[in-house]
Amino acid sequence: MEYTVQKLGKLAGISTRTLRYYDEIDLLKPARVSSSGYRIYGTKEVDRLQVILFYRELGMSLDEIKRIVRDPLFDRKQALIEHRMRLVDQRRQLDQLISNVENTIAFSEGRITMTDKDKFVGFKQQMVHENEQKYGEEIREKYGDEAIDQANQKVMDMTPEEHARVTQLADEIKAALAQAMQTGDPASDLAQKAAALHKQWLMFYWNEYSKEAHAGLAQMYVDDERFKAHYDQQQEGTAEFLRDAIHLFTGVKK
Amino acid sequence: MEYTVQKLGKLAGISTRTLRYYDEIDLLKPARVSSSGYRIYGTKEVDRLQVILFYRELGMSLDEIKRIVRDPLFDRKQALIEHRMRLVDQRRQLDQLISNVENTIAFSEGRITMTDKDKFVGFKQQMVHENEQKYGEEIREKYGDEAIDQANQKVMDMTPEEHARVTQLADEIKAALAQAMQTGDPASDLAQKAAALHKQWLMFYWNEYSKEAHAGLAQMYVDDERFKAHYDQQQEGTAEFLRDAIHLFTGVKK
DNA sequence: ATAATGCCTTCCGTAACGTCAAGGTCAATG
DNA sequence: CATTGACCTTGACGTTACGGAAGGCATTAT
Repeated sequence: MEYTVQKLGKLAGISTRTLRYYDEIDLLKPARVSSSGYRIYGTKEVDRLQVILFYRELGMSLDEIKRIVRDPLFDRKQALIEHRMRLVDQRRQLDQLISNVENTIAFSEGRITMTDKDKFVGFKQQMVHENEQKYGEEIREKYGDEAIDQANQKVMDMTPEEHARVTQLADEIKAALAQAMQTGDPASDLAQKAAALHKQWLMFYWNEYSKEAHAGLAQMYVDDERFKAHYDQQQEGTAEFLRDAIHLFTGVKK
Repeated sequence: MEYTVQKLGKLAGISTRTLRYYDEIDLLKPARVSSSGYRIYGTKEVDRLQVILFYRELGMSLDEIKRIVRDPLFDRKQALIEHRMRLVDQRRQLDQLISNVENTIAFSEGRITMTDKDKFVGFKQQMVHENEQKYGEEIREKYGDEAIDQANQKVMDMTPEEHARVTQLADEIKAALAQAMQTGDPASDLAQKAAALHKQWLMFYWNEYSKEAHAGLAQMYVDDERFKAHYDQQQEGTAEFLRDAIHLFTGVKK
C-alpha cells in the first residue's frame, strides 16, 4: 500500500503540513519520491508514524521522539521515566501558580485579612531598618539623611499592588529555599536564585543596595531569634542556609 | 529617581532585552528618551513594571497583562478568575498525560497483565469483523476478498507499538467522550473530536474507510447489549451519544 | 480540453525573549 | 586629551511545532 501526503494525513489524523515538517526535520522521511517530486509513503512509514504519534500524545518533544524512533535499541523506558519526571515537575509548578492566583483572588475579595502576614511584614521592615542603621553609615555619608528618610517613606507609601508584589516575592523566596534545601548546597543554582530573589525583595525596602549590607542582614537572620524561628519554621537550618547562599551571592564573607 | 535599562533591570531582576521588548510591544514605555536615544524610566514606570511582573509570575500572557495594566478600570478579578480556569484546565490535561505515561511505563515493565483489556480488544475485533461482514459487501465487490483478508491479517499482525497506539486512541476517545457528555451536545467540538478519534481508531482495523460502515458500526454500539454496557460503564447514555456524534460526523443518518 | 484537485517549495507568523553583531555614547583613567 | 571600558542603540536570527498563504507544476475527472 502506498500513500501520498493527504492519504496518510487522513489515515493518521494529521495535516499535510505536519508530514512535510516531519520530513524536513528528518523525523519521518517518505519511502520514496516520485518523478514529479511527490512524497510516497509505504506501510513501514505508516507504522513509524503511529509510533511517533503515540509518543507525541504523551507530550514528548519531537526531538526526544526522534531519538526514540531513530534506533530500536534506545532505552524507551528510561526516556519515559525521565519524561514523567519533567511532567510531574511541571505539575508542581502549575499547582504553585494556581495557589498563588487563588490567593490573589481571595485577597481582592477581602477574604484574607492579612493581619498575620502584615504583622510579620511590619516586623521585617523594622529589622531591615535596624540593619540599615547598622550598616548604612557609608550610605548615609554618601547620600545624606534625606535619602534614608525617603526610603522609609517609600515603605509607608507602598501601593496595594507593590505590596502584593512584595508578598509574592517573599513566597517565591520561600519556595526556592525549600527546594534548594534539598540539594543542601548554598552554591546551587536554586539557592543562588533564592538569594537573587531576596535581593529583589530587599529593593522594595532599600533605596540603595550594597553587598555588605545584604550580607550583614543575612548574618542577622541567624543571630536574631525571631528571624531564625521564622525561617526555620518549615525546615531546620533554613536561616543558616539562606545566610550562606547570600554570602556566596554577594561575595562577602563575615 | 531616573533609571537606564540596566539600572531598572537590576532593580527588577530582568534583562535589558526584556525591557526593550516590553517597549517594543507597548507594554512598558520609558518615561522619556534622552537626546542620544537612551531609554529613561521614572518611578512611575518602576511601579508599573512591578505590577507587570506580579501578573507575569502568575503565569499570565503579556497580552493579557497589557489589557490589565492599560486601564485601571479593567476588571482584574474577573481576569484572574478566567486565568485560574485556564490553569486548572491545563493541570487536568497534565494529569491525564502523567497518567498515560505511567500506564505506558507500567506496561513496559509487564506490570499490567492486559488480560482484561485484551479480552475486550479481542471482543471488539470480533465485532468489527462481524460489522464488516454486514456492511462490507460493497467494499468486497469493490476490492475483492483479498483486501478483506488482508485487513484481517493486519489486525493479527499488529506490533506491540501499534497495539499501544490503539489502546492510547481508545483512552483518548473515552476521555473526550466523558468531557463531551457534559456539554450534552453531540455536535460540539469535543464530541466531534471524539468521533474523529474513533475513526482513527477504526483505521487500525479497517483497510478501507466508508462513512456508511462507520455510521452502521455506531448504530450497533447502541443495539448490541455488550457494546452498550461497555460504553455506558462510566456514564449512562454514552453509547447513544457516541452514535449521534458519529452520525453527525459522517453525515450519514439511519 | 478544461476545470478541479493535489502536490511542490518558499516564506511569514506565533510567545517571549536570548544571543550575537555592528556601531554610537558616556565617564573615568593614564 | 585620547583612549579604554562600560553602557547604550537597532537589527536580525534562533527557539517549538506547526498554520496559512502565495505561486506554480502534476494528476485526475468531467
